[in-house]
Amino acid sequence: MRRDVFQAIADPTRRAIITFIALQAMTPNALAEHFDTSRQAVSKHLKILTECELVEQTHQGREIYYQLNVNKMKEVDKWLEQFRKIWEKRFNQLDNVLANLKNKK
Amino acid sequence: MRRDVFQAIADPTRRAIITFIALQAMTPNALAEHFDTSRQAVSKHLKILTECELVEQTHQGREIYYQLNVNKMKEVDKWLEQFRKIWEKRFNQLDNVLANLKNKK
DNA sequence: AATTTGCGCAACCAAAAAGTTGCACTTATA
DNA sequence: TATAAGTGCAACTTTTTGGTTGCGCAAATT
Repeated sequence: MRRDVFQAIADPTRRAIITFIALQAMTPNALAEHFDTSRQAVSKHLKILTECELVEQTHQGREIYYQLNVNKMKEVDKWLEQFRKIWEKRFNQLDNVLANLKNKK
Repeated sequence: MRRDVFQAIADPTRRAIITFIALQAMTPNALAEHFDTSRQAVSKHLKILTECELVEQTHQGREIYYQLNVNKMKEVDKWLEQFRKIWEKRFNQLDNVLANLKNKK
């Protein structure tokens, strides 16, 4: 069973869950109210998110609050870095083109 | 069949393909040499990447060169934006803590 | 103490995804 | 013109995934 951040954020429901709990920690039940699926389905998503460490638990009595481990999200950001370099480079090249056009005017 | 960027980058082989062709356009055969899987498997990944517009084709005789559409990658970057705000905020808070410690010294 | 509530876990099912095989089509090459 | 090389596509198989159902357990509530 592969459990990495990229696989975790591939599912749209999980992305929505992540966005929810990024704002504030929530219990599975509270989360499930926002979705069409069952509590168990949400729980399963939370398990996957927990296993890849995108999400952490805080026990409070019989309730379990899930919150985002925002640091883990940086792994995606880090992977994007290589492409960010490319599009910034392209942007600068475009910039040069525009500057040349201006000079020729 | 869901075809979005997040689903596309979920597969490690596809991420590797993306990294390869980010540097230079390549044919399916050339790409397949770098992986353990068959030429057809790579072709299938390329099809998926093409369908979600992460990758574009350039025909050259009987060869087809695939190159990265780096702009599409910005969709992931855009989604990350909401979390980037959070971790920058946390970083600033840490900054304040450090500043306070310094003042009390 | 009995019942309800919040939760995780395991078994099962259907749908989707990843890979393989075989074939057809087009462009080079001998 | 016959053959080889580079590809895509469709059919089939296996694995993975997302969802449901049914359970058990611990913490609240009555």
